[in-house]
Amino acid sequence: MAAEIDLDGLDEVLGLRIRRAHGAVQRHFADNFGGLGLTQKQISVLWLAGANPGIAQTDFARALDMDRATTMSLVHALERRTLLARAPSRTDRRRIAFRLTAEGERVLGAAKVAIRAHEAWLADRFTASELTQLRRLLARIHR
Amino acid sequence: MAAEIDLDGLDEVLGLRIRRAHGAVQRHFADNFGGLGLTQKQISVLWLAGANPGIAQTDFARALDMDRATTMSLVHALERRTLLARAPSRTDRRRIAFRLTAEGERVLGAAKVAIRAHEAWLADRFTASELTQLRRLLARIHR
DNA sequence: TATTGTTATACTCTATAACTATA
DNA sequence: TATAGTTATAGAGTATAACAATA
Repeated sequence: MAAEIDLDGLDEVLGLRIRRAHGAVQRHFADNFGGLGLTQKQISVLWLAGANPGIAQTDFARALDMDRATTMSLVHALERRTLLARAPSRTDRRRIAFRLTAEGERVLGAAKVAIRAHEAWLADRFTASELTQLRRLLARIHR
Repeated sequence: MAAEIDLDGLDEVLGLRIRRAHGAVQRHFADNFGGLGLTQKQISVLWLAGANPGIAQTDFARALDMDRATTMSLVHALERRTLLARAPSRTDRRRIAFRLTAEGERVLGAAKVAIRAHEAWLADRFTASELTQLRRLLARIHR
């Protein structure tokens, strides 16, 4: 009994298209790589810590477009699992320098494999030039 | 002290681009049209109810790509505010037919104005053909 | 005065599992 | 057996407000 629903132009609303694409991406990652026990957001934090030893919370926040309080909860969860460790900054005593633990390094390696597979699933539906175009257009949408 | 953060290719990850675009859109809507007291998702439900009197929860779920439980909480919130009303379906006693209340009609009208302004903010950074292209590409990302 | 980290709190969205009623 | 609605529950993400320590 799939009644024919009139979308009444709702499918033209770009905000909704973005929301649905986002949902689909989230769902696919959770369904296929949930076993890692890490979300894409958490992986992003580990990724940045791996490439930038000594990085501070405000750097995570800026790079990933997050509130400081949001950053805290993410960082906290990763510290609780001993993937991320902290030490006071030498140059600015307000800051805290984060780095990956040995286990964090290992887990990040596995996570990058998952991200690669997930991105392949996503990219498969586009040509190379469509992919470039999509990245370019999405990059224009920011706060 | 904006340390130069090495993104290490993280900005190439399409999933992250989509997430950040989604976040920016959410934020802009909340900041500029939060006064309505409605989220874009809630507006989508009202929108569909307005165009499809007698619509059922499963129709909302299918059209907006939601779980049934998720749909419930959305519908419930809108019923509590008497924007949406229910009546048993005549043809299938499992289903419930939803329709907008008079207040729901009025609120949806105001919400559509907000959505239009919000979409203009979003669309302003693209040419007409880029917009078409972006919609087309995003539509390919689904569950 | 501004920045960094922190805590408390709250809301939206999402989903799973188990249940009832109806088809 | 399958579908529609429901409830309980949980987790991720987001954000505001207020505060202490440091710059």
